[in-house]
Amino acid sequence: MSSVPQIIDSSATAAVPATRMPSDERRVLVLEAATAVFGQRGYAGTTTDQVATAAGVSQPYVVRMFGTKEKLFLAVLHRALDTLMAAFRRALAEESDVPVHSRMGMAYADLLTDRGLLLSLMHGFVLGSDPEIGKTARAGFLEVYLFLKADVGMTPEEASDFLAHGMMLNTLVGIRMADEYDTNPDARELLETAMPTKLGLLRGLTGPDKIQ
Amino acid sequence: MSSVPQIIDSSATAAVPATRMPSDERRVLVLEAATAVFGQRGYAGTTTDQVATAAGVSQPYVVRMFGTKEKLFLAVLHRALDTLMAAFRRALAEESDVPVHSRMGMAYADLLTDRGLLLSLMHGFVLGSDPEIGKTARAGFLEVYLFLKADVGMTPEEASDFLAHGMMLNTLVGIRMADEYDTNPDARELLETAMPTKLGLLRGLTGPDKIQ
DNA sequence: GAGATAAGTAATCATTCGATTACAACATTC
DNA sequence: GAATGTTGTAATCGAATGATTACTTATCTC
Repeated sequence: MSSVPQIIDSSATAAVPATRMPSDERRVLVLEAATAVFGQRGYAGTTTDQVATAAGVSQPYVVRMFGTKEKLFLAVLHRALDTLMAAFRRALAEESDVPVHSRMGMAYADLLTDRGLLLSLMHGFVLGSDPEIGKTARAGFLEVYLFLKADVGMTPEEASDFLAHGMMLNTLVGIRMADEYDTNPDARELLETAMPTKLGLLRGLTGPDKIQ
Repeated sequence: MSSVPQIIDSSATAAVPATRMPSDERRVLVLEAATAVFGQRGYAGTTTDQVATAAGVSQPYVVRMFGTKEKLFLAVLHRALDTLMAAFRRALAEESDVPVHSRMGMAYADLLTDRGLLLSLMHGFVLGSDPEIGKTARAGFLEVYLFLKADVGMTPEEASDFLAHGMMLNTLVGIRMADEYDTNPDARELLETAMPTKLGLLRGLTGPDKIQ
């Protein structure tokens, strides 16, 4: 009957983890989940618990895996930039009758299928005042610009215009203009003008994921 | 000697407010301060206390004046859109030898002097998933698109391209590319390509306000 | 100049959130 | 099959933050 001095807490039950997995694999899943959530809610608007839930793990695990929320966001940005550059390099190497500029544009639009990737980048771009995020964002943006000039062979004007249309696409996605496609003829015209080829891709992405 | 039941607290001293002012005027000051802070840190990344400090008033006053932080941000977005449309209408009405497209572009770039205005808009644009913010952002974006077509006389392609370059400018500002102008030749080339005329404006804005 | 109204603050509260700590259980190696 | 490292969780904590409450004081009106 004497109270056994249990070390700290006896009621620890530790719910069964979903499935065990090498940390490298889990890391990828968490990064993908984080990309989707950060893309939708932005850096400050996202909680580590939302990321954890989306990834199917516990909140402390997410934090321990990346150290801090900021480091997690930086990892998301780096993954996004790596994915982007890989897609561009693939499109450049590919043999095709399609002009290389168009191939680049299509490769960019195809990144829409990686949920939140372009929007996470965009959130990073508009947070340039943050020392760490800004550094990564500027370096990534310039890397793409240089690639377009040096590897693709664009002039500065062509590269700048290409990037401008990329920012436009990001904005149209972020603002969810496709939500108005069916009901607003102006939205429809704008979408069909700004992204004539890949509209189907964008429209397929809207609807089911209106999380908030 | 009997303890006088003071209502709740006797030590209220109420520091002297900076200066008294009609609430309409104060409202404008708070909106301008909020625009600057939201532009730099985004919606979720901004605290009502940061806005209050920037405006020189107390945090509760900011909240009571606008009801909630979200309503404050929506007011910032509406003010930004009103300012933008007014600038466009002025540029359109103005007599000049400069082609109307260029005048619109210059009017847009001139908005850089209203600190945080374009970036607050941009933060709103990428938060389209939020029900209230998204609604306002889409309506504002489409209002501009329609103005460019109906009043300025642009084709859908011209209007879309114009908006694309606007998004590019917003991004270059948000990412603080001008911070690298002096040290990175590629950043310099990109800035001079993307915004040849109004570069001075942008550069004048960097440096002193690296708040964080 | 008294009363009413408008403009403002200090104090404080309930939540939320990132981070830390203390464990638990599976897998690997010897 | 014990020791050990790896993968994971529950509980909890302190700081931050939006909002509320209770006052205070300047200004306007009659």
